[in-house]
Amino acid sequence: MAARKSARNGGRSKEGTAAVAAVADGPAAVAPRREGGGTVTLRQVAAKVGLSPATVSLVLNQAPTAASIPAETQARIFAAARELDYRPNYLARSLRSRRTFSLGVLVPEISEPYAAEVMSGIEGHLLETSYHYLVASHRRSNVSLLHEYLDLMRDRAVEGLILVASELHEEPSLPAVVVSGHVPLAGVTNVIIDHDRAASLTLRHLQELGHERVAFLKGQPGSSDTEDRWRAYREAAAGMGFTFHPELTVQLSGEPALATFSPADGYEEGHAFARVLLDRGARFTALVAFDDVSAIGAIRAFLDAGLRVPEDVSVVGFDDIQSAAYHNPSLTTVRQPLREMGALAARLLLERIAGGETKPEAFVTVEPQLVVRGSTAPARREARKRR
Amino acid sequence: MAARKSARNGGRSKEGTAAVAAVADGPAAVAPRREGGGTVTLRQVAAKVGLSPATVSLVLNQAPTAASIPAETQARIFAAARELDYRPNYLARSLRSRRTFSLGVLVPEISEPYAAEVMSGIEGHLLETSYHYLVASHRRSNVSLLHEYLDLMRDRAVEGLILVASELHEEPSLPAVVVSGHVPLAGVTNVIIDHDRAASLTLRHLQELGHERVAFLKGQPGSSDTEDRWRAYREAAAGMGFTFHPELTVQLSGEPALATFSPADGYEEGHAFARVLLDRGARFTALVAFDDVSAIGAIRAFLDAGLRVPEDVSVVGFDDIQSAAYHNPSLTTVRQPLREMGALAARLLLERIAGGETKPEAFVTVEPQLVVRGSTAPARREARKRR
DNA sequence: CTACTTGGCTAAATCGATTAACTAGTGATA
DNA sequence: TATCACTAGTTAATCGATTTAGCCAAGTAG
Repeated sequence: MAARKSARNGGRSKEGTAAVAAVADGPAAVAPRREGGGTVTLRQVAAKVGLSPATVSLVLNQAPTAASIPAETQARIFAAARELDYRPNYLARSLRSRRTFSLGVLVPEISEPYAAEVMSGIEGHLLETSYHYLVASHRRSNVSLLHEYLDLMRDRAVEGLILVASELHEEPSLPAVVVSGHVPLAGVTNVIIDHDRAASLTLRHLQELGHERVAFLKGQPGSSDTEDRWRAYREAAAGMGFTFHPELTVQLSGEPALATFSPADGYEEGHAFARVLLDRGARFTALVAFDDVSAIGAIRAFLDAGLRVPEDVSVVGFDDIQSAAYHNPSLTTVRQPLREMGALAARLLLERIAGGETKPEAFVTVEPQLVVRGSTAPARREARKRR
Repeated sequence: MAARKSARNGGRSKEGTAAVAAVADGPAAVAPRREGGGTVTLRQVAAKVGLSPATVSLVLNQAPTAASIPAETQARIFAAARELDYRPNYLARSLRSRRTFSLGVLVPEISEPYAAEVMSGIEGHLLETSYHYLVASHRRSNVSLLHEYLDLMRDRAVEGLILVASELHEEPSLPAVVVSGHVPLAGVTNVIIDHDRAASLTLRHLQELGHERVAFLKGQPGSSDTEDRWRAYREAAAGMGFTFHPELTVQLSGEPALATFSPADGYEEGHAFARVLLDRGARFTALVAFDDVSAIGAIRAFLDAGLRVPEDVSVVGFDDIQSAAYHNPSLTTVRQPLREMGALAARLLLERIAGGETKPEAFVTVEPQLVVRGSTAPARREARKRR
């Protein structure tokens, strides 16, 4: 019951659904399952109490005007609404009041662990509000498809947008928050982690383990984190005396393998690009992958090639997805608090929607954390590559 | 462009959005970004062409009545709509026509790979229709929360429901499809895999490898597949001469560990319950887990206990989630075509919504497939447990 | 005694579409 | 010539709420 209450009006009780939520509450026994055909309308509730629909609406919504209505009448109204199991028509209500209590969430692909965890965070926050959300995956196709979806969401009258790991290049027509976005746009808040800190944590760890030749897997061009993370690693590497060998870097889906457009790509890509590295005959003792998924794919490639992880090659991921700790070897990775970032994005967006004209922060930064597990170990003196 | 077209009217072009979609098409250059304040309404389009809103609506929707309107007039209307970048108000339209083109999807937890893949399949199918969907995770809390969400979805005027791995015990007020559901209810279609076949494939594989003492991890009580899968394994085991030792079976979240209510539970639970097995001192050479996630958690427990997988213990999962192939050892598992099941569920549901009164199948079955990978191997003669 | 407030409520416009029923004109048919 | 069918639309009701403006009665200040 407690959960039910908070799910309906938590935090925004001023917003008008409060009273109606209260009506809908109560033991199911009292509220008869709507049986014969039609749904119950406001008009019917009004008829039952012998008042006008206007009055009933004002009371159920606890409108300021309703203050002058005696408590006894209000009670009668609430009682009638409950008895009939009145549930306001969402469409009619939204049409008139221009509030839909829904958000649009755009992700690259809903089945990727990264997106799924962020969405879980978003959901966790929305649970305490009366908001719902629509989802769409743009599948990293092209920019116009993303805009297409933005339009579709707007058509559905969402009040705000959360983009996950998706680059926005044009100011959207609605309040928006971008998780892992890096483009400053008016009206857009970006929730990002401190990539410089992430890079220095990672590289210091590898340096302490004695690694000198470190390979890098750069992210997909479509991913909004790709460039900033890349810049951060390059700068940190330079600052710490690592040489950034071109032959030791590979970009995910540069041009090839773009044909394989299955959503399962992440692991496969990591695998394929680790193979590229191996085929080049590049010498390295550690790999810094773009994310956990590609790290896991790369590890498979190394193992298949007869290399041991971490004895022959250390691997560092990024994200700390749920399975990272359970992989074997367990993955050393930079933890992004994905769930928290999702919740934060949702909170910021709702604040903006509620708050009106306050100019939003362009960037909100959260801290990364290096989680050292089993995929990193001291560098071998001489990185001998078998096969 | 092609994607856009199909995303709008694919397959259901009779449904009324077709013409409007066509209007919304066309180069962005032609359609000026809606600048000053208000949105464009039907009335404004009508004013521009000097006709009544009714006519414009009829034409844009390609209503049968519009057949009598000359092509030239229709062209003028379309042109005006495009020029103004007219986009019909979703709420008004839905309120009147009682069609919302949205579905509700209920999952246990959106971040679980199982749910995420099914949703990806649902999405893939909906992409070719004009439907969108709302999601909610009931987090396996209690039955009433699930009903609460069903009501919430109905309030939002979804036209149908897809429940994923969630048990429905009461006939819902809307058309519904349950993925992995096992309760036959009027108006509900269940999409399931053939668990008997899954069980016999699994056990035959283990038998061929010489395993005799096989442990089983039963699923969570909240999961809709739990009982049927369990029954199938028991029956298959009996039929094949396996003895089903009570001490070799553990149920996920029986009573303990229910306190740990984090969504990350899956792996942890598998881990915890493999520990239970080990602590019992039970002798076994193979473990059949409820799903891949618990299998992976269990493998971690075995490795931590100094057992080797598959040399000392073979492990079989269920589902074949994306990461299963990339785990180390790669996971032998029963593949459920999750994406296809999601797409199938979406298709069946839309057919029912479109088809009206055709009584739906109670069950639609898809075939499992045993995917043999690295986590199973011949049984050791004497399963010696270290530690 | 008038004017003004306050309490308790209602009428009616409105949100932006859809759609059944109807009109008015024209040509063909019986 | 009356009837019918067709063309090319229009009118107006409706979906189910929200919300502004205002009505009437009772009380109160001046």
